[in-house]
Amino acid sequence: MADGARARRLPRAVRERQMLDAAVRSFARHGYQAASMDEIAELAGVSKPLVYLYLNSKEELFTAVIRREAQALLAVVAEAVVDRGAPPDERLWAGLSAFFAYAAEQPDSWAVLSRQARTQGEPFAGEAARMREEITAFVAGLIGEAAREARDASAITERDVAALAQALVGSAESLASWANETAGVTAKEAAATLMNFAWSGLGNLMKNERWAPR
Amino acid sequence: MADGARARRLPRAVRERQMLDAAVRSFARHGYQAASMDEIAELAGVSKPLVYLYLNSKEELFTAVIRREAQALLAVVAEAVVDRGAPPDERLWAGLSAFFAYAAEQPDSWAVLSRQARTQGEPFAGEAARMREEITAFVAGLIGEAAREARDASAITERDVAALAQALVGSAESLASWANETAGVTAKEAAATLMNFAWSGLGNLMKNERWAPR
Amino acid sequence: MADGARARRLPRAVRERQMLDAAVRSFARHGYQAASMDEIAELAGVSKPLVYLYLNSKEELFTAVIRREAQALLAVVAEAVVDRGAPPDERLWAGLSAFFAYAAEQPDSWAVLSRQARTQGEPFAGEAARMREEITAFVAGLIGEAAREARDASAITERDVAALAQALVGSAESLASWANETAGVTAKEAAATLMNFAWSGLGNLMKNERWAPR
Amino acid sequence: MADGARARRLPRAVRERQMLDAAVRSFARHGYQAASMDEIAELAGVSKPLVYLYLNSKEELFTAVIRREAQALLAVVAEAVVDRGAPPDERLWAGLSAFFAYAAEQPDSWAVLSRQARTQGEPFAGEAARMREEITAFVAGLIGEAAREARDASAITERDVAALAQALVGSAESLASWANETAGVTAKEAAATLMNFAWSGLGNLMKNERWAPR
DNA sequence: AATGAATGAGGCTTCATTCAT
DNA sequence: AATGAATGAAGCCTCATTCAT
Repeated sequence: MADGARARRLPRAVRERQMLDAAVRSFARHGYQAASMDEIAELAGVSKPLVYLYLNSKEELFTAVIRREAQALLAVVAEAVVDRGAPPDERLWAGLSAFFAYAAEQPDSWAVLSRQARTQGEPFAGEAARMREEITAFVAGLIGEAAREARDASAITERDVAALAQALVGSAESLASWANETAGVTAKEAAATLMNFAWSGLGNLMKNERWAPR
Repeated sequence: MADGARARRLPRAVRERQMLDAAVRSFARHGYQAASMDEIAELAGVSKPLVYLYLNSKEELFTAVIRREAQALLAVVAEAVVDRGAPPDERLWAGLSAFFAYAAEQPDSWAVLSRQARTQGEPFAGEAARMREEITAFVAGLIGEAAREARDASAITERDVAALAQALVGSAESLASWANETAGVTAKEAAATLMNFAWSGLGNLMKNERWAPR
Repeated sequence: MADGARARRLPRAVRERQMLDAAVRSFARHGYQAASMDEIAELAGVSKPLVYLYLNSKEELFTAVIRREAQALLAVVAEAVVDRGAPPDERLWAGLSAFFAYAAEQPDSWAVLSRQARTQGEPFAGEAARMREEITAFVAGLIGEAAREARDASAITERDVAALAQALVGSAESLASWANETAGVTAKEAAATLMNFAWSGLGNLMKNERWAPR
Repeated sequence: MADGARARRLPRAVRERQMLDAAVRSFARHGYQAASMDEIAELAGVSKPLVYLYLNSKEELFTAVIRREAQALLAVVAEAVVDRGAPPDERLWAGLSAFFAYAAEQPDSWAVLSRQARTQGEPFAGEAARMREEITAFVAGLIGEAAREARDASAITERDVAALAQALVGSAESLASWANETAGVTAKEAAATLMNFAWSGLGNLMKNERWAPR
């Protein structure tokens, strides 16, 4: 239906890709439980039994979706971060830009990873958590690297780094969704906001200028 | 079952509270779709028709839950922020502390608001978004107030403020979940991390020391 | 449909009986796999969800059917055998008569027990086997009792008794189905055939007059 | 899968035999309904369309299986019975021995004939009944022959003979399954038990020594 | 002679919801 | 104020069967 004249007799790999694409859309829009295999099959332009023949069950289909999308996002971010032998702040900037660009260009993929996968309990949450941890580890690595270069590195503990990485990833996620919903906010702009907000604050921290109540 | 001998003929207000409490637990644990009216009725210690008599439908029940929990969270944060005539950073600190404390003490409530409500599409996401906007507005207000006191306030635009508030709220949410999952992290500690991370970065920004690529 | 005006709002016990009755018919006619919950519900005059509410699943429904029918058959046979303080041959005669009468009057019940339950693998076959063993044990007891009264009891081993009981039960089953399919064969007649065939042969055996090849 | 390297381009007769062999196993293990054409094709080492090309449908496949296995069993028994010009009891003994040996050596075949075919309703039950009638007719013939040789043949009616044959076949079936399930029971032993049980009882009958109640 | 690709139809099961008391 | 009895609608999944090569 989706394509008008349904192409028949395609190789398995092509059909699987179509099914995963359809599943991403459907899961993003309705969530795991509310998405129906019927709709996914129709979006993919195939019959339901074929979806089961190739992907086995709703659960395996969702898992396959999460894995594929998580790989795609990780690949994009990793390439941006790794490519340069630049200083940590430049690399973080590159990674954030790539991340915001991905979230903007693949909103369904981002919605599945950020919203749906994490709220469906095991085994899905675990799958998504694994990806988030990889990203958080990247970020923590960059923060740690910067900290070691600072003049008073001893002021920052490992837990500080972990907490900061959590905060930075969380604000990135929040900004990504906000940017997707707010007209005219570009990936570069979101990345710049975050660098201003986070990295320069980080600088203060390294100079041991901590905020304290009273 | 929940209370052994089921109390009969309670006033409506009491019964409604029992039902909403049960619903919060059930929705937090299973999500909106997977939670069943059967389980909620049993947890509440009443029959299903009574749930329908008072709350009308699963959708209205979920909406009622979101409203009640959102009100509770807002009330806690608002009281902490408003009570003082203190400077903005102190008030933000107080608000963050109250927020982290709430998330830690009412994990089911926080799970429903942060995870379930936002992923179920309309009308629930809207309900949750409204609450989030109120909190973001609080934060934006505090940031704006601080900015106006800074010597070079003109450097910060309204959109800057909005984006910063989004980032701050996002990192708070991320830290709250992280704190709930990580042993030994207290609300005060999470709030301190966030103040260090965010507020001092904000300070730099106000001095117009922006980070820029290259 | 089955009853014209569907009686509404009956007590659970009554509904359960109706459902089990319908299930006996359906399983007897089509077998476990081919019987459909749809048909059973319709035969019982209720909706499918009610069948599931009370009997939980097709598997549990079939198990409940086997148990109920096995109990009924056992009760009929046990009463016939136990009631008398008569000699073993009279008691066997009474048991066989009762058995053939049951098989003739409740052909669906007998079909489920003899044909369907035993061919569906575990756990059903086990349930049916348990009942068959109880009956076989009855029979073996009577044969053993008769043997002990015979003048040369030592000629008969335990394995002889077990094998003879198997043979007797098997011929009873075969005769029961044959009698059900052949017009004009009464329960008494089938029982008499079997007594002639089996018990008098047994007598020879006890006199140690064994048949041997050559 | 079954043979490692799948042999290609075999003559039709060979392929059909492979398929029927696979079907016997599958039907014996799972029953007609639960057996799947997928499994049968895989067991046979061919693709599903080939099974359909040769055997047309699941129903025809099952019918072909029943026919082939019934022929095999009948052939074995017939040969044993016919080969000798011996007295009826010797010939019955030979037939029973052959039957028990077949049931022991081809348990899947025996399971299909005795358990599955008879429980699947028409047209399968009819097919199996036809084979059973042929065997019963053999037995009835032998009994009749013996009766005519007895000194008081007039005491035995045709219906007596038919009933006795039913009983004998039934006990043979029961003993066959029992022997298959009970360690250490040989075909000869089962046949001997049955001859002792049945034939000598038959002898009494022919002397008109009938058992009667009271 | 043989198969990878594909589907119509139907079965089991669950759930939100209502009726009658 | 409260509930036992009951169902319409829909979802996941499987299977026998066929098409095109």
